[in-house]
Amino acid sequence: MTDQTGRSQLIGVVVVDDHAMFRRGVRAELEAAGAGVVEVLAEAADVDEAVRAVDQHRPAVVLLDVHLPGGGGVEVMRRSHSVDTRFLALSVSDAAEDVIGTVRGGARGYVTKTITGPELVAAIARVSEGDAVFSPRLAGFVLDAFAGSIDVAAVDEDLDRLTEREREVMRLIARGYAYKEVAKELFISIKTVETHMSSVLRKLQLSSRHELTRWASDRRLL
Amino acid sequence: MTDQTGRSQLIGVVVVDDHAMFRRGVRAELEAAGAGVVEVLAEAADVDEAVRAVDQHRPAVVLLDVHLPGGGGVEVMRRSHSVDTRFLALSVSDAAEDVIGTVRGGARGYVTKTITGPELVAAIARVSEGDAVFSPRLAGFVLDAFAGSIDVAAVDEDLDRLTEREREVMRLIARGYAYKEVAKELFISIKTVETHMSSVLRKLQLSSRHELTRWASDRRLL
DNA sequence: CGGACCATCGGGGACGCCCCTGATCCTGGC
DNA sequence: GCCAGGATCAGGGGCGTCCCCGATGGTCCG
Repeated sequence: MTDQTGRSQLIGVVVVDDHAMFRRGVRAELEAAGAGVVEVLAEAADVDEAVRAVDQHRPAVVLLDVHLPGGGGVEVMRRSHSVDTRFLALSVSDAAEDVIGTVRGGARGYVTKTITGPELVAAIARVSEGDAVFSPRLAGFVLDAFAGSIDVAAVDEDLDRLTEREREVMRLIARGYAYKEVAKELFISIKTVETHMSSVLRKLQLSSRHELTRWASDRRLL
Repeated sequence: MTDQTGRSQLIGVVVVDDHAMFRRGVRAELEAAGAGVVEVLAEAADVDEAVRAVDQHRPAVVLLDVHLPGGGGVEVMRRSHSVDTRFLALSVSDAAEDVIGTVRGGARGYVTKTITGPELVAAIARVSEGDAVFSPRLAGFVLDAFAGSIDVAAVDEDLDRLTEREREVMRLIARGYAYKEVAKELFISIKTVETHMSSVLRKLQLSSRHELTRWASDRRLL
């Protein structure tokens, strides 16, 4: 992953940002603090340029601006084909939606532009080895989005109104079982399944098995 | 969040680990390196003890062993009621499943037992302020689990076989729209919707709209 | 120009989903 | 003992889903 020919192979980097001044600054910092470690292969100022640069140079790491003309940094990750390239977001924004959106898009790290040169070099090195690099504050957003989205209390309140049998039927229906299959699985008749489903939908105030699927999926009951 | 009465309020900590020797070591380190910053309120050796200790002392931070008799650290988080308590996993294990499981369970951080005293004090301080604390290597697991579950290449391969119109119909059906509603939305007849759906199911090798819903949901296309 | 592919639509059929009424049996509580 | 609620089942109806058959017109390409 790190090298094949020897020990101290340079880490190829592509810098993507729509401000030429900022790209110049990053390049200068990397050449000063990262001499012998990283090598800037190319720069890009928008999505199209970035995709071309990445596909051509196949860098180990892409420093990626989040707010980029032509679709944002996410669009670059979506359209690039280089499989052994890692993306490190480098943004002024520390907004939760930017961080989460970028991570969902496939970024392996997210640092703000307040970072120093040596810190950036260290971050690049870690990302190129497959680690993720986040400031603790930003990682918090990601973890909230990851673990947070369940309201246990609300689930229980609704769920408690269902009887045991109704919950069994509900679970199978939400998984995509047909009434016939549920009946066979639970050793009861289709008509009984229909009765239970009718109760489930009424109690949960839903109107179809499709809504039930989404309801259960939102609550991670599958 | 940090204090009400003054500036330098101590951060209350409960230490949960089934090895007395280790708890003693942590306590000693915290009293040495964390003097004036953290205060160990209680210790616990299993899940039941831990839940009682947390509910009684309502600490700002719980140092939580992952492999704990009686259900593991996750069980402690599940059964505790103290809402302003943050959990910091402290484990020998750096296995991905442990890290991810613990984060899913609600932990705000995860450090290994190779950590030094001062580092641990710093981690506790950050967690108590709401930040997440992860070593870069461990954060990588979490981010993989978060963003990774999508195989972009595979999606494109399947998705590219669909025509533009088929994708539109597919998206609406996967969201739970009835054929009739899709028809109205796209200004076409129900019969045309049926035709497109037939193609979608055939091309994606699915057999019902329910499977399609799960297929799309697995790929976050909703 | 003919063939491939796409989008559009129709008829008809088998079966699934959802609701209605109505029924039996059992269990637990007042 | 009666009443409530839960689990079981039946018949029948309206509509949704998914398939079969077929058709027309458009575009693009060799």
